[in-house]
Amino acid sequence: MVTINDVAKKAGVSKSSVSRVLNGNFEHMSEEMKNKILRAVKDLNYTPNSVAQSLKKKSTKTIGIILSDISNPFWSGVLKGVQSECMRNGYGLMVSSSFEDPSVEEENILTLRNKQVDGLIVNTTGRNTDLFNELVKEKYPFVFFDRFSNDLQTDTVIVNNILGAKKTIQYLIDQGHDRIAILLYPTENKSPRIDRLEGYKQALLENNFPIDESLIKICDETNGSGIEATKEVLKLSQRATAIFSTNTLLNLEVLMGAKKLGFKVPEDVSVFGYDDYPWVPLLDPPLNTVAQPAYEMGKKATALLIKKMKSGKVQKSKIIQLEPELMIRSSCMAPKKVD
Amino acid sequence: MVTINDVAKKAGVSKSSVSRVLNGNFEHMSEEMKNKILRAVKDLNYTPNSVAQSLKKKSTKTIGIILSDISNPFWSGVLKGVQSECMRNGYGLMVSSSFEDPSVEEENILTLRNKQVDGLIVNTTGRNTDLFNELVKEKYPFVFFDRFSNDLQTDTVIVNNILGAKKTIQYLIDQGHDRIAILLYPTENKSPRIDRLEGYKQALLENNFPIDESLIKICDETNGSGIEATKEVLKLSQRATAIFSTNTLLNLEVLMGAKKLGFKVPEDVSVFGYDDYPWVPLLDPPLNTVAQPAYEMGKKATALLIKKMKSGKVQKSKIIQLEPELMIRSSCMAPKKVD
DNA sequence: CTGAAAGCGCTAACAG
DNA sequence: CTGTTAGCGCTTTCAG
Repeated sequence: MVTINDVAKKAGVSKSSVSRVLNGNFEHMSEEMKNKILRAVKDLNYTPNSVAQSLKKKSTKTIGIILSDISNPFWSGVLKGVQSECMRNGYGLMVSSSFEDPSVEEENILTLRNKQVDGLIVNTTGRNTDLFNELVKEKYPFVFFDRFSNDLQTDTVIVNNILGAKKTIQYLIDQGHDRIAILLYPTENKSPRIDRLEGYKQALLENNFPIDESLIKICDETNGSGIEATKEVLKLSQRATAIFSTNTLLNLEVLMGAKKLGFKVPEDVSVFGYDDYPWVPLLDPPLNTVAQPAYEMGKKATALLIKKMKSGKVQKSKIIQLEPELMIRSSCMAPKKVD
Repeated sequence: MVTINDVAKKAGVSKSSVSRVLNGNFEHMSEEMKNKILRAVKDLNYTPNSVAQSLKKKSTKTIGIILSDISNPFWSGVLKGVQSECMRNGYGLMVSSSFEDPSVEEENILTLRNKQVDGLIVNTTGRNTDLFNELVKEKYPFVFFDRFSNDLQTDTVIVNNILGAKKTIQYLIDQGHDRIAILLYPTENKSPRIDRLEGYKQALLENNFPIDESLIKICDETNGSGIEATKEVLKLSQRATAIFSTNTLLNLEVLMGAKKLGFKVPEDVSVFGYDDYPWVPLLDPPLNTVAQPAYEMGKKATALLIKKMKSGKVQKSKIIQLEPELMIRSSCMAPKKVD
């Protein structure tokens, strides 16, 4: 490995001078010296060791991101946003995944902080409030995204989940549905799940519809739970005429469940899903979903974090809320007169 | 920030001793001292600064991965494999994306090497042979994956693309097809594309079928190009009765193209796609695809790299080839007697 | 304008 | 068994 000393020796100058030109502090340096150094740098193909720089400067120029589950394709889009914003600002990116396990999340945070990453973007499990509080106390910069913490007021970028749910339920009601089921994974401390349920309820209430617990299905996070739940709401004596699925995987299972029962979508039951992808229009039937601006969320979260890191001082925490969008295709229609 | 000095002071010992217990070299240390130190560590909530460790040890315990396009959901599965293998071995992970641009790839490599990551996993654009050769010269550990380089013999983990295509075409031929089109993105230097085309040709040849260039469609990487190509092969005087799509996005566009022309799949035209996902069975129609073991590929590549980094010395380069699997659903059937 | 020297936080000989 | 010392590669006063 070639070091700054090698360059200094080759150019016949001190390493301070080399450091100077590398850092752009050569306003008052003789042209000759500058050129000597630049040539040596090029000849030796030298490039400064960032680890040493980091130790000295107390900044690694890298940020960390902690995902709840890296294998969820939803992150592909947001990672692109994060990545491009990082590159634009000269930051590196470390990624890790908690797999929804709070203790793994804790481990991730500790490791990342040890590695001295300058800041964190986290899609939290919602269970490490104490740790996060400690981070704010020691002024370690981080932002939440996709999920926010009710227990902890801090910078966050999310999409408005209450609104997403509310708009879809309203859409369904406007179509004439009054038995609308909702499927979700256990809410636990996860704000999107809580909020989507909340939006569902708000829409119902505002239309003076009763809230029927038998239409609210919490599915455990195992394969097939959504299929079962679908069958259940479809077998009710007053069965659901529309199903609102709040998760990509659940979307698929609702479709499967309906099919297994011999229900046609949308003729026999309407379904409205969550999250949009290029393949959604090609499903059978083309599915209505609420689309989230994934790329933008990644980009905004990164920008917010970088801004926070730069400004040093603690500012009033900022919550950026993005808008979801209803993608209307052909998986919903007015209910047929109930049998 | 609390440093090893603080701990030493608090425990009333030298920092070497602190370092020793932290690194597990306390076999010959008095119990008392050890406990004193451990207590101080705990009291101060001390955790060693990995940047300083890295500088000293010349190892960052992190690896870098360079993806061709991070927004491709195919990586979700492989990243999970990479991630879990990293965690299991105490490695951190830096990810970046070249967006298929060789000069960005170069930049990524340089940045990552500067940051002293211990090794690289790269899904190469195939255009930086000189740089990679330099890396092997300086014994910088890296492995290719998903795509291999013909110009450069080195450790690689791929799935057998020739086989994937060959099996697909054979399947189609066995069904009675003899006008089989293939759609691909520009092969350039990218081995999977080259190999899938190769497999296509081999299967045809082995069955004594002619290779008809008008059935081989190179689509540029813009939205809709697959739709056009589909229309073209379907409008030929001797039209295709089956279409083999070699890419996730292309799969979708083939389906769209066929639909636009009023062709039913599989009644009017069979289609066989590439890459499998949970949503593929729910497409209209449920699509046959060749599935790649994404998770396993990520895991194997990481394991191979770690092994390589550990063993220090250069070993004979190893190519791990995984097997693709044909997922048979209902997008293919025997061709109707041609009109 | 340039160089010498100190030091970031840690590890690892080397003494004792 | 434990402490002293010398760096890892770089930046940044501080002199000159």
